[in-house]
Amino acid sequence: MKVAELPDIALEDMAQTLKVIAHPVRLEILLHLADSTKIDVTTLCDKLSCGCEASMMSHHLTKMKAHGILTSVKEGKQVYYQVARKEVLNLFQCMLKSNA
Amino acid sequence: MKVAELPDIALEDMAQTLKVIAHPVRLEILLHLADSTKIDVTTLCDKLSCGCEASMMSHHLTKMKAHGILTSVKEGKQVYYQVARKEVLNLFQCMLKSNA
DNA sequence: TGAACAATTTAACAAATGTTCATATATTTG
DNA sequence: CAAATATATGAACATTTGTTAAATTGTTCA
Repeated sequence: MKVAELPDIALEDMAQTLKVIAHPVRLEILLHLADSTKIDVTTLCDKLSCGCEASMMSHHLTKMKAHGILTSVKEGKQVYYQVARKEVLNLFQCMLKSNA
Repeated sequence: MKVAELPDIALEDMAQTLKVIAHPVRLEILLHLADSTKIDVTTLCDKLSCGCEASMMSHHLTKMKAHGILTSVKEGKQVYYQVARKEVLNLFQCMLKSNA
């Protein structure tokens, strides 16, 4: 499929989405959320290798939620996050050099 | 393919690349370069709908070149740019909602 | 109930990065 | 060599990042 034949792409929107995702911690968050249905802030801090404080983690999660990439559900004391726009997970495959 | 089973991904590098691409003008540049083999700065300014001055266009191209996404060849007065890392063009397909 | 604790969010700020407009540096051609 | 064209660079301005501290929301249990 030629790129020029793609349906009209809203470049502004796409750039905005990519911008939000283009951060190593946020990519790692997405990788974790890809395979687990939902996960809370503290657990994420523990599991990720980035050594992120809860406050920073919350920042990242809030940002992605604000752009519709994640959703959250509050259950008791914790807030669980999950991926709302599954298509962004394709990024991990398609950025591989082997897919050139 | 489960995301967790992907080969080790250098998240820093991936974030860096995405960051460079995450700009509406740079996305439009890539779209144009996707189907034309090479193109020079001035022609790009004319063809793109972003109304970009040559000076800014040069900035964007330089940045993408600095990150290995583009390469350039000088021929006479013009500098022609083309896509070096073809895999980034996959972004346009995989960001479509229909691929969720 | 309400004091103590736990999970998450918000606020405030300095440092680093990105964006853009104006200007400068080639390069070609008459 | 000078004028015209093509591209690159500089510097002000705006945004993003990460830190620390404080606020909010919910739970537990004496």
